Amino acid sequence: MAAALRRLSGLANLTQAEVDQILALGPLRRRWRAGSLLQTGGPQLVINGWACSQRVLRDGRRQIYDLVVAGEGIGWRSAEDAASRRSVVALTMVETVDLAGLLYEGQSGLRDAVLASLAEEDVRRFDHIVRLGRLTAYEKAAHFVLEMQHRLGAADARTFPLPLTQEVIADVLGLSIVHLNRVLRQFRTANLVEIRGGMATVGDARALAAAAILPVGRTGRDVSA
Amino acid sequence: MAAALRRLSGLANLTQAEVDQILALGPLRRRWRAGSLLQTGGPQLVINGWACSQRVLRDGRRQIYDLVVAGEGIGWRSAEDAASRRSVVALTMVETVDLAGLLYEGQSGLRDAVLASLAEEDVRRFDHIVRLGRLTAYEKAAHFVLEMQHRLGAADARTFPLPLTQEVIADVLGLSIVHLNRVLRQFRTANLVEIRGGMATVGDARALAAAAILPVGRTGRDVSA
DNA sequence: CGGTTATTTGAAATACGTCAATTCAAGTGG
DNA sequence: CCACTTGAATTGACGTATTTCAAATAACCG
Repeated sequence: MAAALRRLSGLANLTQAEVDQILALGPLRRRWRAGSLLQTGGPQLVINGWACSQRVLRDGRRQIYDLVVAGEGIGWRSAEDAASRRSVVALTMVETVDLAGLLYEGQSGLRDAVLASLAEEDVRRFDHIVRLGRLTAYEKAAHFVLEMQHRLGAADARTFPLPLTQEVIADVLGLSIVHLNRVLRQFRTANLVEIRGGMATVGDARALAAAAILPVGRTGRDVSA
Repeated sequence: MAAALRRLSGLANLTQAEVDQILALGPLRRRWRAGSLLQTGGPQLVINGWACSQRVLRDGRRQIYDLVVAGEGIGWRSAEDAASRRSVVALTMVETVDLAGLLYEGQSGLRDAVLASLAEEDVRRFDHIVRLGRLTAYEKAAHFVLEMQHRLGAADARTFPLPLTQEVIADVLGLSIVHLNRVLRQFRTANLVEIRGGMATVGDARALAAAAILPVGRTGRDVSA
């Protein structure tokens, strides 16, 4: 729950009352096992765990559209989900709470925060496209690590949680597991970053950012590529 | 103008009055030369020509996010444009009309049609992601041709306009020009489709669809990959 | 501990990119 | 109508990134 609150606070200013409101939702949570399909009959807030939105092709190839972390919403755009054949799958145990009531409520910092996270998601998708289309495997992996670090509010932290299998990361980046594994070994050898035991530990942050090519922590002010 | 009207009519039902309204916009058009950056100080409707939204990296690599054809809108989401470092560039001579007034007007079939095209764009972006991440060059090219055919309302036509250089198509698909050229030669040899002189001519439509892997003409009803 | 799943490594195949040159198509000016 | 230019399409030869296949650890979990 702490992670969810941190993510939400980074997206909009929440009053103490709103924080209490979220905490009060605790008893209503729904739990999903790792691997299960998150059937959202309406807008939900993830308060715990990791998930991903994805599409699977008939022959088994999978492309992950985006990850979902605590403090982010799912099920807010069911029409688009259906049209894009997008489904949301739990990667770890996941807890959500139903925010259907919030959708039409007059004023709500909580809703604003979730909507802000959805807007961030839209923007991130463009980075994702460039990453898939024009970056090398090495650049893709570096950019991904920085994107997650930034997203988790760990921009300055040397270490942050990243409880993802290499298979998941490979399916985000459009790479084979084996090749991703080799790239990560390069990172380890060069002391850029090490991912182990569900944790990422950044070594040479500057070199990592250089490898990522695309800027990650955007302020909306910078113009360069 | 005819192309724009056809595209719009495919997106929403337009009354005769609304068609007249669009035609009346004729005198207000702005013209852009091929290659120029479309500086949209507000929502515009493309009524003629082809453009693309793209991002260029410092080292010159380019990824095209999407094409823009007559009857589609640009400049409707300037915040997202800026955040994603997205710019719109004319690929041919382009004509647009300003629709700023329409944005806040009470009821307008024209605005509904443009908003529908923006929603289609959002959905298409997910196909784009899967295409970039998980399809082979051969599959990418086949899917792209079918997507354009569908989008131009030429689903049943053996031939339709596609005035794009191979460089542009390569930058859509995240391929090198040379490799795309070889794939297109394969298509020509196998009689799947031929692109020449700004026109695409489909030979074996069934084989082309099979090569594309991803379904294109979506009804919202089918579930399969 | 035992069984399962994830990671790691090697060797080989292949898809795709780069470099460089040639051909082709479409003006443009004489 | 014909050089001449320019940009696009095409092709060959070659290099490299990435995938595939297969097997060997290593980490996790009940």
